[in-house]
Amino acid sequence: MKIAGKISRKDKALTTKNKLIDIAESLFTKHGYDNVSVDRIVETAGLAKGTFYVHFKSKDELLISLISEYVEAVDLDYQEFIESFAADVPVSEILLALVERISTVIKDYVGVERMKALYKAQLTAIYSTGTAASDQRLLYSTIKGLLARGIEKGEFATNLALDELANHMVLSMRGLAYEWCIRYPDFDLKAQANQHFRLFLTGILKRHSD
Amino acid sequence: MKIAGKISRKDKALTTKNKLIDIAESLFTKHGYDNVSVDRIVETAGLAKGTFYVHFKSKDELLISLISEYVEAVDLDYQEFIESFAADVPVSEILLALVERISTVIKDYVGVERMKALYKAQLTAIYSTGTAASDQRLLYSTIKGLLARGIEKGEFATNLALDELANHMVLSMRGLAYEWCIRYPDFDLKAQANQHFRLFLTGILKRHSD
DNA sequence: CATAGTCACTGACTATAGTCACTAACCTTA
DNA sequence: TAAGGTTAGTGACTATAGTCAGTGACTATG
Repeated sequence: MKIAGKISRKDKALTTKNKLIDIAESLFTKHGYDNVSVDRIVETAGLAKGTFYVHFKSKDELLISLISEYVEAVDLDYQEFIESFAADVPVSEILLALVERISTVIKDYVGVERMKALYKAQLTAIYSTGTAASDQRLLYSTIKGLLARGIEKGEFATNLALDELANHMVLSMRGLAYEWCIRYPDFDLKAQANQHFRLFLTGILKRHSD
Repeated sequence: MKIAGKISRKDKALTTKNKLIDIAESLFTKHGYDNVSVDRIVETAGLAKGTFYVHFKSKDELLISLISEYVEAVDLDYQEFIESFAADVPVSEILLALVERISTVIKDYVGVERMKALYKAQLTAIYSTGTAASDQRLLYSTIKGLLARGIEKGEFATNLALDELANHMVLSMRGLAYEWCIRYPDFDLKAQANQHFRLFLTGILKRHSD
């Protein structure tokens, strides 16, 4: 039973976990993920190494949770961003603007280092709902909503389910970001993403009306 | 100077390197990349650990060179595959068939384990022409040729340069493969790749002639 | 052919992620 | 409130990638 004025075991654990998260985040930001060892994190926190593994399954898992947290906040921003457009703006234009915004966030706010670390971590992690799904879920439904609007307005036509279509978009964005990571700095994410999604919109098959 | 009947230092080095490659390959195949340590490779080869690093910059580099070798062979097969189609087969159909073949190769011949390891290695490697570029070069020009044929035949229309267009295709394929890796086994690479490239062909914008 | 230099090879060493048996403080319940 | 259980926290340990100063056999050159 929790007693007022006395910190419970659970609260203490949470405090410890948050301490680790805060310290890790600042160290990662200052020195880069690969240059910060778990030893260093726990040393800075004044804790034993084992404590780290009480709270996180791995160093990668910590990173994923750090970034996921951030991504969640950013995804909310995307939602707002979309809603800020006037109703008469073509949905395809909004989609391209969204893609540009995502590119900017990845490029300028997350950065290569963290993106690389994230992708590596995702590849290492055992697939669970917490991995690929959760850090994209909000963006995913945002895009789904946008596509629905495009179809509703008679702007888009597709024989795929909205789920599937949104999936392809998210997958493409990730593919672009991955490419950016491995070709950095010789790959202009914003420009390439724009081109890529334009392709998605128009296709390359010659149109009968052309 | 090389003396007949006597192995030169260079030849000996090459023999050692090939020995390491052969042993590593068989161990990787038998136990998986992550379950084979460099220690084990050199122990099996009867060499010192340092020797490994004389010949390879890292364990990842060895894997990349192993897979690149394989990919080069497979890319030749893709080229032949494309040439095997009759001239009157629509290029879009050939493209989809190629995508299916690539999916099958990745899925059944390379396998998740190796793909994951490859992508991780690519993310770790410092970007050089040898990394992302070389292991896709043949496929890249194959696709480029295919697209050129499509345009020539009046089947495709695009305002992008062929280079760029081919790049987007390869990038998409990689994005799909990446997604497959992190969602394995809940992601049907072949089906998703087909859907994805159909999108590329047709786009989602409503056509005027519809 | 002697001498200096090169280079494949060595293995002990470092750095680092992750494990696990253990401790002690807290919590539940009889 | 005493006893037994639970769990945050510990730190020495393992496993493994990668390093580096050193060695000696081969090789080029005078």
